[in-house]
Amino acid sequence: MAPKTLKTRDLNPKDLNPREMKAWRSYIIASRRLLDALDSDLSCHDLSMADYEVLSLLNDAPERRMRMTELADLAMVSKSRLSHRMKVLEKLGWVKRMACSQDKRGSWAVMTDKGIKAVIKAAPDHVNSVRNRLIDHLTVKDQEDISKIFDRITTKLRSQFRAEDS
Amino acid sequence: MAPKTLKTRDLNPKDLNPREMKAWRSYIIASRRLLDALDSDLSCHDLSMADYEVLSLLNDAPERRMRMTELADLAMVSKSRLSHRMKVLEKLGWVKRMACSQDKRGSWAVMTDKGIKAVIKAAPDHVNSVRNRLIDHLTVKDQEDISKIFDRITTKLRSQFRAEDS
DNA sequence: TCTTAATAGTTTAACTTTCAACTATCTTGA
DNA sequence: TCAAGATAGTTGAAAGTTAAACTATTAAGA
Repeated sequence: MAPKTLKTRDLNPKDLNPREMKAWRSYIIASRRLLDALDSDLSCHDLSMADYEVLSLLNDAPERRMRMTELADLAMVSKSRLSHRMKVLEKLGWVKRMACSQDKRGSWAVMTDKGIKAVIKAAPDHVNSVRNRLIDHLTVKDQEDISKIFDRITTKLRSQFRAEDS
Repeated sequence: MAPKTLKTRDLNPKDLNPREMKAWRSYIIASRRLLDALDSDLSCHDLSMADYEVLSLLNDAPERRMRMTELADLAMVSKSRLSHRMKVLEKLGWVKRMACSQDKRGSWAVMTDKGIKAVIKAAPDHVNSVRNRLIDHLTVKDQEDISKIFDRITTKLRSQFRAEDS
């Protein structure tokens, strides 16, 4: 006997079972909230998580500079997006771009002193934010589990990406 | 003796220890990739995760309709954003808006037959996507751990939100 | 060497999201 | 009953993001 209304969850024969569904929902809901909270915690420094990541990578790079493509890859944003953000960060005086003599197509993204100050100012607050919003609510065991699980997911996603890409 | 260069990770006295840092990095990197993959898997149905969530919530609601504010809350998007998306989804013919007789300020977001077809078409692919990208790489124990951990995070975030809000 | 393909990065336009302002209606309490 | 404030939802402008086209340069192979 067919059910009166067909719900989204009834549509698929290979549906998630309740335990799987619960894991997925718990993960996605918490993650949405968490990322929102982290972004909002950074907003008082006029930074988004993505911009913070860019500046932080740059700050930790040798000579505090990095080629655009490498920076985009590490920050996991498109080259186009990085280019747009750099324009904004440059206008704020936090980074500058310098010609690359080895490869005349390329350019270096370079941190300015003002940019260094901005990261130094934001970093402790951001770390505290990660603590307060996430880390402090995890046991040591939780932390180890999360590392293991999500490293595995990253590995799988990377190999799927390679497979699809070729 | 001061270090020669001050890295981002050196700036904070209450820094994350290596295990905490590892958990955070593993989580955030995997999540970025995962959400990208899930979104890209949906793109062949002309849907983003956010739009899918809206349509799916609507599809599962009584009479396949919901008040805008409730829908925005459940989908975890701003009312403004929902309003803009509804305009797009309405143009696609997937939803329509109807006046609310009980409260003349309000309006119902209502699924159309075309919208129902669109979700029914997208749902199995999305579920498979969640499987292939995440669930199938988790043991039963992992799933249970994730549910527990992220439910806890959501609870904490909610109570922090309430505390900050008031 | 030449010519073709690949790479580095930017730009434009279309689209999406955010933020604040706004209209309209409802609720509350004097 | 009526003024003041709260709530529902939309709007317009600014800011952010994406996708594709584009320039300039380098690399690779006949």
